[in-house]
Amino acid sequence: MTDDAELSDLLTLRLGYLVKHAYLGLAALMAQALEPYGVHPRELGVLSVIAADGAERSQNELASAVGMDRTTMVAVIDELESRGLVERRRSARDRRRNVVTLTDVGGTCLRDAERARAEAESAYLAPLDPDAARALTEALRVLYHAHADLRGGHPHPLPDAKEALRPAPGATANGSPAPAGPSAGS
Amino acid sequence: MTDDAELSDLLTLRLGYLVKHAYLGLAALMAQALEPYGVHPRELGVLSVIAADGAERSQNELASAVGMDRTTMVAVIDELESRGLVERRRSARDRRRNVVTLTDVGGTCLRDAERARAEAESAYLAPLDPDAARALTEALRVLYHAHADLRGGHPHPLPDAKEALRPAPGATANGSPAPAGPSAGS
DNA sequence: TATTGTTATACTCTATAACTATA
DNA sequence: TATAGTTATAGAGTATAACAATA
Repeated sequence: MTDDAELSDLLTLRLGYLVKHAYLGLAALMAQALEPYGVHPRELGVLSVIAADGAERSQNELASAVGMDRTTMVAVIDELESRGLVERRRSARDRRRNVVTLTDVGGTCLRDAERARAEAESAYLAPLDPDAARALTEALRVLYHAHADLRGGHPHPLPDAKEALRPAPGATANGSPAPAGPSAGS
Repeated sequence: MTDDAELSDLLTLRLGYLVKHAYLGLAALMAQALEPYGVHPRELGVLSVIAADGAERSQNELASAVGMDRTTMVAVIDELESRGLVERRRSARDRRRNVVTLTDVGGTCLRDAERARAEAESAYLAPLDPDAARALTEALRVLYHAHADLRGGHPHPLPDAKEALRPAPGATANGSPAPAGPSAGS
């Protein structure tokens, strides 16, 4: 029926195969790029969300914002806290909540790791001409929003900063940057 | 710094996040679409490779062709064989090799499941206009081939059909189809 | 000595259930 | 009663090491 050359490309015709290996390849590249900074891709995503938000978020809110389970978030925060990148403290208004804030070290780590992430993404997209790269990311973004149902509406929502306490008086005085380019998160 | 709306879209700017969720979403959709046929996406990929190849392949060759470990392939073939979709038999020329062939039932299952796969892919890409969908798949294909190093050269190769015995005289008399569209495999 | 299939094992990621302390 | 954090547990998916049969 088909010769070897065609057989070799057979799976390349499958969207699922391509998407899976795009994911695996980028994840591997990203993990490697972030290794010098001691953070895993999903940890960087969490740091970014903490830094980008003016309000002080609980673990629960962070979890749903990043699209991970709250039980998984416990381990992630444990790890980040043990490395001194974030701090956990009980909310005064609702003692059930753990408010997570970035430390100075965490802010520096975030900034450096974000740069590495952006570079890794650029390297990954390098084989494509700029138009193709833009078309790819835009298509992925459209599909992401169109297929929210496949995620069970998981990520995003993020409740309206009700308990917004502002970046906390003097507790978290660090110049945490607002990440710019696209990259690997959760 | 940023309000909630921007925060919600923060991760959407990350390529890794988008690719990961594209993978998860499509995988979920595909698993659901194939469920009526009793095959998992990766099993369908294996069935396709078996059917598309004129030569009779060993488990080892199938594994590397699909990009999975040979120990994983054992379990996959176990499962497919227990459902009567494929047959395993020792090669006469090299008694170490297990030659895997499709049964009639397997051929029928493959044909039906392939149709379901193509439909699921279409549904997944539906939010995009045809040009954008084409651009997406083409970009993924370029990246796949460009970043073979990130996979450790895993998939493809598939040795030159040395032990090709032809579709086996009367053993595997089924009208197995050659899959057409793009879809989910390994 | 190298290779194929196999088994057992382990590791990652993630989700579920249940407990506690608060509300 | 409901929610946040936590813990323990279990399930995918996959990779590594070792073994038997064969080359």
